[in-house]
This record gives sequence, structure tokens and C-alpha cells, in this order.
Amino acid sequence: MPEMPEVEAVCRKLRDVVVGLRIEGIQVFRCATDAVAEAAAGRDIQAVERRGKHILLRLSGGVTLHTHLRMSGNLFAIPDWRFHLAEARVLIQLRGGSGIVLEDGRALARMDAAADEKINKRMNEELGPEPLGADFTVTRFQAMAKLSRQPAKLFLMDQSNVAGLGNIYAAEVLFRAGVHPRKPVNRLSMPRVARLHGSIVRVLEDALKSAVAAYSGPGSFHSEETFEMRVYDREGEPCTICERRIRRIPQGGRSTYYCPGCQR
DNA sequence: AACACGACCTGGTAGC
DNA sequence: TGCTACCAGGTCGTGT
Repeated sequence: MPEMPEVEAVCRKLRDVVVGLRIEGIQVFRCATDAVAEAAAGRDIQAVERRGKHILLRLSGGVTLHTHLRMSGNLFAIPDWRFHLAEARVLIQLRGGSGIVLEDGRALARMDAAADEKINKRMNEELGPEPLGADFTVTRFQAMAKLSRQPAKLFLMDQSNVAGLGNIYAAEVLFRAGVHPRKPVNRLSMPRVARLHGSIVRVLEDALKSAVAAYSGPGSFHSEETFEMRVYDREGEPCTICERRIRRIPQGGRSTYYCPGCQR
């Protein structure tokens, strides 16, 4: 589920219903500590923000409740916190009776709380530019690529280069840009890095539309808004462009899918 | 500095 | 049916 587009969709949906509400209490079962609950209880939710794959609930008193969904987490509002049928790892009780649930079967998600400045500092130290933000320019991306010998796939997944790409969209970005996942980025020509940049933006814009449509629930779902995976999880299937079989290779301990014909 | 790898967790599924 | 092995959208700590 959660790469940047999905996390953004989670934030938008949450923002609509929780901003302005007070946190009356928090029950922590896993994925957080009781200290986190104490730090956030009694505060108002003033804003819901996202940075990379991180979710930031800005609370009154200069405190941020920070969540990372990792592999399988989800964060969503429910109308009545007493009836959380979902397997909650953290249950946030809001004034008026509604709630927010952190759900995660694998319990790898993490929620913590700290002063705004501390969280902001951490985000800015760890994360590169927002891929759909104004400061993610071709020039900046080219400058970064020139300095790195990382294989293209790992370069894209490194959150300090660009914030928000994960295993699926990194593979899709490389396919659309025609770049081989093992290609060291400093050995790509500047036009090819520019193409990679364009591909990042296009893939994430499309995936975001798709994620937002999916999260707004059934009824408002149109097939042209569904993001099409061209290589991810398609090992052995023919490439949609050149018909050669999609390959799967290990990279950084994960699976990378690519087309040996289209990606060089 | 750059990389590989296991750990963190649970659940689903392919294969025998 | 039941077992095993492997796989999973992410990150962190450790070791080479």
C-alpha cells in the first residue's frame, strides 16, 4: 500500500474529517509507546501534513504526532471509536466520539510524538525534495545524479535523494524512462537523467490520481484513473512495448522487475 | 563511504 | 489436507 501517492491519499481523507477535533485519549496496543499517548492527549488536531511517506498530525502546543506506515500500515478515521472492528494498533479517541485508527497486521508501522521543530529538522535532514513539489527541478536532480554511483533503482528508493518512491513506483519509473535498474546514475547522460526526472513526476501524478480515486471509495471510481503496472510483479509476462519477458532480479534485498529489451 | 544482510512482524500462497 | 519455504508496498542497525 503505502508509497507517497497512497500516503497522500490517506492524508487527504483524514484531513477532511479530523482537523479541528480534540484528542481526548489514545490507546496504544503496539507500534507506539504510552509516552506518545501522553504527549498527544488533550491536544487539538490543527493540520494533517505529509512529507515523503511520513504523516504528520500537527497538534496544539507545538507538538507533532508522527506516523510511518512502513509496509502494511493504514491510518484512517472512524465515526465511532467504540466500534473499531479493525485490528487497531493505536486507537485515537476524538471529541464528539469519532476516532482515528492505526491499523497494521504486521505491526511494523511506527507512531511517535515530538516538538514540531524536532520533527521538522529530522524530516529535512533525512528526506530529499518532494517529487511533486516546486523545488524538485531537473537541474537539481541532475546535480544529485552526477554525484552518485548508486544503481538507478537504489538511487530512486533512497529517501534522501527523492522523498516518497518505494519498490513498486521506482520500478515503474525506470521502465517508463527506459533505464536499466542496475545502471549507475552518474553514468547516465544528462538528457537521460532529465527523462528519469520527467518519468518520476508523471508516474507519481498518475499514481496519485489513482490512489485518491481508490480512497474516495466505490462509486467515484473510473478505470482510466487506475494506475497500470507495466513491470512490477509481472515476471515472465511479455513487455507491453517489445514483448520480451519481464525479469525479476534482487537489488538491495528486494525484487526489482524490469524489461531487458526496453531498459538499458 | 558504500554496500549486503538480518531484524522487525504477520499473513498469504505456491509447491510438494 | 498439511506442511514448508518464500514472498510482501519500508526502514534501521550491524558488519564488511
